[in-house]
Amino acid sequence: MTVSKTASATAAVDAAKPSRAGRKEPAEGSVDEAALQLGELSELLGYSLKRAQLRVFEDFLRCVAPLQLTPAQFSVLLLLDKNPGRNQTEIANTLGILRPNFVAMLDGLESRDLCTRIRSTNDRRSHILMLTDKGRAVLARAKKLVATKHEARLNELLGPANRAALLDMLATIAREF
Amino acid sequence: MTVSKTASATAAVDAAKPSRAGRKEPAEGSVDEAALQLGELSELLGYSLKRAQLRVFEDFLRCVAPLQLTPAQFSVLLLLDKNPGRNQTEIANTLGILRPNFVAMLDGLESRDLCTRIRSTNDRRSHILMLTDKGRAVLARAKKLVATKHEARLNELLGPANRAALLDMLATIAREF
DNA sequence: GATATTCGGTATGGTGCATAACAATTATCA
DNA sequence: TGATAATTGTTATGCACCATACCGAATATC
Repeated sequence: MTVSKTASATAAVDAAKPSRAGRKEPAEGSVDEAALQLGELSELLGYSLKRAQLRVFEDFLRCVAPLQLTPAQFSVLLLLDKNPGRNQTEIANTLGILRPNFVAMLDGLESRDLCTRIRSTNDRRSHILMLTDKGRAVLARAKKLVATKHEARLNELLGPANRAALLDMLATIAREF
Repeated sequence: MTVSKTASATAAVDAAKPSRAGRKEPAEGSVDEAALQLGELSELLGYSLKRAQLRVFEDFLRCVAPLQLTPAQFSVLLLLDKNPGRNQTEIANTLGILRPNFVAMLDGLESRDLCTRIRSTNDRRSHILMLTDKGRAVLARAKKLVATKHEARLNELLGPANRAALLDMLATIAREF
């Protein structure tokens, strides 16, 4: 598997987005003006990791804006579709969401008629979660938007092979670090 | 540049940490028990990106716990060291921190005597930021901890070449996406 | 059948992030 | 010069996310 250089590995990382949008063109006389030195910050993996994550989420929100879905909501719908008949605890645990915080989230999805809570007959404590027809329809449209607008842009930026390698390494970190 | 496989690129991602810690060994009879199907979630870059970021920050906090520094605080100290004589707006902008939110953060660092605000004589509106001696000492110790414990672990997990490729791609996303 | 555990839920607090507004100071320019 | 606009640090405020403790109902354990 080969990874082509997407940028000089030691290139000075650009300034933040606010600074990026608001800074003036570097005047000829200014030496230490404009961009600051990031120094060791550009070698700190967590720094670029967080910056990249913010950008990706930002783009996700924009791409799927017509459907008004956050990344977290999208992940819930995906999980419900692939794992029908599960209860709140199982879904929340899989996504790393604490059960108390999952309640309001489900309230939101259910009030929009995207999913339903059904009292289990086996265990009347638990709520079985199901996608509604509308939920399935919205999920289908969301998947299409994500694939054609969001992920497609990432593919374009990195190239398919790099994108796969990146995903693989991130999954490795999430799993084994 | 070559990237060795750190894991099967299409391997089903493991369950979340809570589920991971709390789930029982898969009983022989249970078919649809235990791990849920992540489905398209494992192909969603933003999902692994966020998961990996949480893990990395978690490890950072643990590694640098003796010094009681968050990733954000560490990044501020690094920037102040490499860019002496800058004011709050410049530092905050570079790090993507909004000026109002930077105030409390600086209050914390200043109350611990890690940095100082100095009224600029050129522009008496602005505060020049400087590391104190203690700030420089803490930063030096933090750098050492991060390098020998935190980043070293990542190097061990991914390998130096993969780690560099990962950093490069993340910086590319943060810069150009 | 008594006790412990699990499930969904409520309440609550901490933290990060975003916007509006303000006094002091400086820049702009008629 | 003097009126107006812009900038700097700051406060206040609200929202979203995250974490913990706790509760009643239901189930599991023994």
